[in-house]
Amino acid sequence: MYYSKILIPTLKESPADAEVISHKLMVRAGMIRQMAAGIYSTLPLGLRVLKKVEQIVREEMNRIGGQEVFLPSVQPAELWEESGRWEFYGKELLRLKDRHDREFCYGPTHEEIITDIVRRDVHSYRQLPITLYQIQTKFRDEVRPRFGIMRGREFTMKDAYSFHTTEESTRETYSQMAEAYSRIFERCGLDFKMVEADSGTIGGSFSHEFVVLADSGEDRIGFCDSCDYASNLEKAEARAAKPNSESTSEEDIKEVSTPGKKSVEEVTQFLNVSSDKLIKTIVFETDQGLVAGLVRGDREINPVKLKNLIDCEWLNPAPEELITKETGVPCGYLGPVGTQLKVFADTEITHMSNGITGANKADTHLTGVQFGRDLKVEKVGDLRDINEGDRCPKCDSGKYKIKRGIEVGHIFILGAKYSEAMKAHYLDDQGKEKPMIMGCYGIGVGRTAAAAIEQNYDEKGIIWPLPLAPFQAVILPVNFKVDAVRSAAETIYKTLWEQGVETLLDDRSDRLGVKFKDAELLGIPLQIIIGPKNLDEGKVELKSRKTGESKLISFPEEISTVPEILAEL
RNA sequence: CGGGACGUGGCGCAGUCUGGUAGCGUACUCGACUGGGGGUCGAGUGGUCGGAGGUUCAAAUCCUCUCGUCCCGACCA
Repeated sequence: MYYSKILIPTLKESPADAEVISHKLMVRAGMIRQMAAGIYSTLPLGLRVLKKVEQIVREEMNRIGGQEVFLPSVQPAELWEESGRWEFYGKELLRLKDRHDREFCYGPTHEEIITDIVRRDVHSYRQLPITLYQIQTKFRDEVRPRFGIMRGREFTMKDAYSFHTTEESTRETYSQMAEAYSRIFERCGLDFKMVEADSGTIGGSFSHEFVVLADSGEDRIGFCDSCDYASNLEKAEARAAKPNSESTSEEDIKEVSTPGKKSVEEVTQFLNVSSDKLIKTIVFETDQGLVAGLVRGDREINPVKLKNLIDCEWLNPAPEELITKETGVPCGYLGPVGTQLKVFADTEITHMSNGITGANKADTHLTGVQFGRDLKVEKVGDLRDINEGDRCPKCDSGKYKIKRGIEVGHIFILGAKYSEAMKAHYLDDQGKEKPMIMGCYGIGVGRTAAAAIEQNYDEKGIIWPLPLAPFQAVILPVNFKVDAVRSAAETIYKTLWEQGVETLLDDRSDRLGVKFKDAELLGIPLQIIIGPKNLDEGKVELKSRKTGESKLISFPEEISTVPEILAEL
């Protein structure tokens, strides 16, 4: 590819509305252009990168027996009504009507479609298991798209679905997927972790995320510095609390006046106690009404854990007015003792003695609260957020580390949720009809490319890992008008392509400085600089984008070694 | 959906408070020189100032409405 013939509109300055590095650099490098909030056009250079990711994904999906399909992006409403998600998905689902006023949506995901395909055409246990996947444009009308292509509304995703007769078979494919995903992100040259994850609204019992470590990431993950336990923070288990060994005498429950003291901080200061003596009461609104969650004063409650402990459909922090209206207690003085709310407690609460909590009455708290004696709770479980340095729940020597990351892949075991709702049944070897067991597995293609940038850049621009680079090498003639330089450049260009090295030849009339700046911005791993002086001595210069190191090789003899040199970069 | 900010050539910005012929940098075009790190000089192209309405002799500037985009929060396979 000659630089003058390919559209790579680079910019010296980033657009004002780009915030994260990958967004800025992708725009500056002429890979993408924004069309609307969360909607982007992909230009030639950007597309070359996406195709690289897609190809790696395809190879690994095929390797574990996945079959590629291509499903419609516009989907009929009926299927979504069948699964119940037409109602449930809400505003994030982009709904459309055709000229006959029939309802459709632009697919945010494809469980309904794939389940429909399989129920029509797969009827026997002999045809199972089967894994189908596609690489498709999806649309989710996010409340707030941001971070460029990392969290757009329209995006490219690989989604795979597997169908099975048994849970064991599903787990088998699930673990093959996990391995395939690990290979994919390894091949992309990314530093990532596979972490346990909450399965969210998609349902299902078992799920892992693949998270590329980057400070700009939206996800936070906790992992053990000693064993291999790793989890999304919203699920990261707290180590089981041990009973307090120091024997304290149980005090009687007692009201104390705490006028105007609402927050944990205010109360602890006022009563001169440490915050771990407090029992914090946080109220949530759920489909089962208002509920209260209890954690120690020095902890934060984890809503995802609470939701799972309650086993409710949805859960939101309750607005103050609602709490006051329902309980008659002003905010800040709520407590679990004698409340009519359903109460769920963190395990640590059970080991507290002489706790302090709101008295369900204005300007008053209770002291000397004993779990067994004074508190009635629906259920006890792990409800608190973990902190950096907390002991690992799985091993005895490890401590939690917390890092940020970008979720690039997510795998789920769905169970029979969709197959039951949509009657995707098969006949087993006894001739009995049963619902299929399903798994589903996604990878954000554009997000993976963006994550690669978040992890590989410097002040000059992108530094592509070789497998994702739009070109592996760029030839920079010092002056393309000089015949010797020009013909050497063209010879090298031809030779490299013949050797399978995707090479860009910067044939523009600009000065070398300009070409360097662009080559660096685009992040092409290897620069081949051809100058008249070196050429006179039968040499050309190779320069690594990543290290900035350069060396001379003899021309034309050593040009054939470029593929090896690339492999070592 | 709550809070905040911003819309002026492709990109980055000034001008708005205090109304009076739309500007700067960069990019782009042409010419000359230059040719190992965004080079120099000269000559050019390109903007209904997001849109609609209003006030005024006169609106990028003041008023009203509207659309768009971004940030923080809530939300999120």
